[in-house]
Amino acid sequence: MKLTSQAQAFVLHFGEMGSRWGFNRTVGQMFALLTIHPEPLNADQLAQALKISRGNVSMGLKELQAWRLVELHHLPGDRKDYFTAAGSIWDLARTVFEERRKRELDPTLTLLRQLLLNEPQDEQDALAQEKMQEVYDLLELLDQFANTLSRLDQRDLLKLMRLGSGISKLLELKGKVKGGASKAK
Amino acid sequence: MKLTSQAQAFVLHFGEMGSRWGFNRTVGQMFALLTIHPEPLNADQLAQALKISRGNVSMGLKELQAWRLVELHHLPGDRKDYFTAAGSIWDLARTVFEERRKRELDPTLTLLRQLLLNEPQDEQDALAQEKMQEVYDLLELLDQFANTLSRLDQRDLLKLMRLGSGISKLLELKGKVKGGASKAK
DNA sequence: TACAATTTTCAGAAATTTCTGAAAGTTAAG
DNA sequence: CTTAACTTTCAGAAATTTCTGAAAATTGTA
Repeated sequence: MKLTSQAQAFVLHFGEMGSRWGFNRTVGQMFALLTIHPEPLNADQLAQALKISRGNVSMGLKELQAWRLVELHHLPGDRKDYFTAAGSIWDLARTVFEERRKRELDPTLTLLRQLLLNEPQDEQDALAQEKMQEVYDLLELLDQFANTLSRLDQRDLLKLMRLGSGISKLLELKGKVKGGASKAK
Repeated sequence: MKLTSQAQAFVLHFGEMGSRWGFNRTVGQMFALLTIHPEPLNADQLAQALKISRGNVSMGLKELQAWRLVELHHLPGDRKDYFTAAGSIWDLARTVFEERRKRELDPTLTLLRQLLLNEPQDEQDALAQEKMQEVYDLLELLDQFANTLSRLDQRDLLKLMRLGSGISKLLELKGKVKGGASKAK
């Protein structure tokens, strides 16, 4: 397990970016390495390639499993656990997207729902609640939209993402053509 | 500056979530407080309300300004700097979205562009580069899409986000009606 | 069951991030 | 220019997160 300088740079960068993407440096590195490495890797190989402790690898793999980003494999005649990235790049991106939606939106939605149940006690409270309601409505919409996007199949997702400013035109079209798709069929 | 228990809970939660959203606890708290508080607040008021040091407030405000999330105001006859959240909830969300796109995607795109310029030295390198190209293509597309979304005006954005599974139908419609919007006009 | 291979756990160490508060810097007003 | 009001800076302290490595737990095999 020697990394080419290419792979090295890729892996180190994903380590740096890790924290911005929701995991820590070594988890980011492990994910990157499993993503570009065509063969399954076991914990010792990961530890050796990334120069981190065996225990750290174990914790990192646990985390990557919680994110559903890795897959466990077994090689015949070998008792070690081997891991690969779970699916294609698109699959991985989708999974990261879904997990982040869960972690970044759901807790806040839950809290806001609770807070909005309370009767405001005074003027200041009422104003604050108005804002909270706005925040809630927006995050709720965003959450649903994110959900919709992650359910789209890859063809539609590609189509949508490639529309560019054509989106406006399509939305306009929707308004004009009454009945939407049924008419077009 | 006394916070109602509602506001308190909201502010503390945004503090906790802060790290997931790209800033630290106190920056998250400051942002939350400025968002629900109708009046501009000065640094001393923030420090007092959040029970943090004056220096920390100064650093936090600097960060919020870097994110373009706060606006500076001056009250007549008062030399202190007063801050409010920069715009409506939608404005704020859009800004956070844009800033995060910049911070989470751009550095990686830059690195991948560089790495992909190198000629692969061997088989392993070539395979790794294929993967990197896939990652690049996906992130590039995502980046452009995020850009498109943040340029949409609020009406279109709302329309789009409310489509739900209707998105597929609309995309299908696009395929059927040749010429897109121009036809519908 | 016994054992060796492997993985997981977790207390403490190390690294990193955040925070404080005093000092330095800036700015407006007289 | 001087002063007072205010803001920023930043070295070190505190808090938090991450990492290590040895011990405990688990698992497959004979």
